Amino acid sequence: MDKPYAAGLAWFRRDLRAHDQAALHHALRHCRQVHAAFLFDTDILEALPRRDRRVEFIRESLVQLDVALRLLGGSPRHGLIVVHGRAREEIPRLARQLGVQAVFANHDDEPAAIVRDAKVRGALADIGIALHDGKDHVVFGRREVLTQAGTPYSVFTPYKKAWLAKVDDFYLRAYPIERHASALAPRPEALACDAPSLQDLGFEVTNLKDLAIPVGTAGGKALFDDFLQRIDHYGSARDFPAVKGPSYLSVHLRFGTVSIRDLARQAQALASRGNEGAATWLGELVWRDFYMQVLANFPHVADEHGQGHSFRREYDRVHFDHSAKGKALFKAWCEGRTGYPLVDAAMLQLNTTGYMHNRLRMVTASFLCKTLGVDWRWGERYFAVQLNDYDLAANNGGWQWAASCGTDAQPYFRIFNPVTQSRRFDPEGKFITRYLPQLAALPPPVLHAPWTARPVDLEAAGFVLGRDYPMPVVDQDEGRARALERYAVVKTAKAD
DNA sequence: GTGGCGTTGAG
DNA sequence: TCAACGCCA
Repeated sequence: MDKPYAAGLAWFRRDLRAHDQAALHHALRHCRQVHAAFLFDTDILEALPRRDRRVEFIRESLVQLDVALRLLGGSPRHGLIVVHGRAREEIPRLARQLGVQAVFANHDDEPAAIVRDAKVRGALADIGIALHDGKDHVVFGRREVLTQAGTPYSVFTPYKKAWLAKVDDFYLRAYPIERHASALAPRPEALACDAPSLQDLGFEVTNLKDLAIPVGTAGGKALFDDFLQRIDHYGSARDFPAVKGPSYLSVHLRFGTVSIRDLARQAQALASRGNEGAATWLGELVWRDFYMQVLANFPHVADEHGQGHSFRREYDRVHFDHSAKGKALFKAWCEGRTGYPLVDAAMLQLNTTGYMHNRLRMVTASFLCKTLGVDWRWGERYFAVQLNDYDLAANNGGWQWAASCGTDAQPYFRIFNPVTQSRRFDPEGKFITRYLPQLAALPPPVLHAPWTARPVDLEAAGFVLGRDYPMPVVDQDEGRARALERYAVVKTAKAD
């Protein structure tokens, strides 16, 4: 094939793998010489806490990406170029330095990424270099799955039906890399250096290693192999936070250290042979595509800072508690001291590991914006800082679902009862006591609601409410009643 | 010349 | 999955 470009740059962002990678594939197909680079973007890094597991995850994953590229290129000189700075300055500078005619990247539909890419595209155009971007992170994105009327879906179930009807082997095929790898170019001597250390980037080491979170493509593969052993039981195991039910691949999907096509292809193959667990899990991957296309097609749900409007605009009229009292309740929620054990254990899991079980994301979100009456955007923002797997589209979709203001949201009068959820999904308190060991002193029936314990039981356990564990910050029934009042405005607002 | 087969690209 | 293409019997 005639290649239009003598030299090109594959710009890695949230796709840190050297197999089944669309931008790398397109670069190799269209350029005789291909360089590969990752940018530590100071516009993103500056806003992060100095201890951030995600920065460490990325750094460790880049080491593996570097090795993979050297193997593909066939020499130690074919490593990844790593730069540090602002995208709109560093990418054009690097492109010029390398003498490329085109830069290849994968679509990123987050508002800040859209702004960044527009600026980079403009700066590259000024020096006569093209920016090509395409789909990689999803099976179907943007406007690929549409209703009969040609509009994007805003309800999940028909979206999923259309998704499953459209998907076939072609859409789940890997973008071939190896076949074209001879186009990989050795790295200029001036740009040869190891990935910067966390210290170089201005960050500190986190507890990522202590948590034994597997990183990079090796970690992603190990987790997927492990998950395939128990995928049959996914449907029944996934709701219980004390059980190893989930795949734990979300962080790898976030940073592209696994390929969505790989995962979906294998899930689809198992599902088509009657594996119900695989079918349920494939549905979760469809949810991911769903929320990505919601963000792409309804950008009012999130602005550049990840703080957006309700998908259903009339819900922006719900008045949340922005007072000092609301702020205090929010702080108690963040710190895991609401007095509701399942909520608090979940928040402690988030704070100490950067992960939270999906069922608990629903429970804690509902508790914050319904029972406590705190603005769902505050919770969204907190999750954005804490979650290793934070993805704007999924996080925003989940919060708007919990707050009843999103696509396909639960009705506003559906309010989770954290005690009922606790009894149902952590009956013996196994998850709760992992993070709140002091509650192990209480018998399981009252462990879910310590304030209901009889004084004689507390005394027998040597347990003092308010000392060993907080009293509830609000009464669930009162919080529920206030939420119904708060949300009542949408009934009158619907007309306009 | 043509039909059968394997390879490739498309996203 | 489907279509296009090159190769060769």
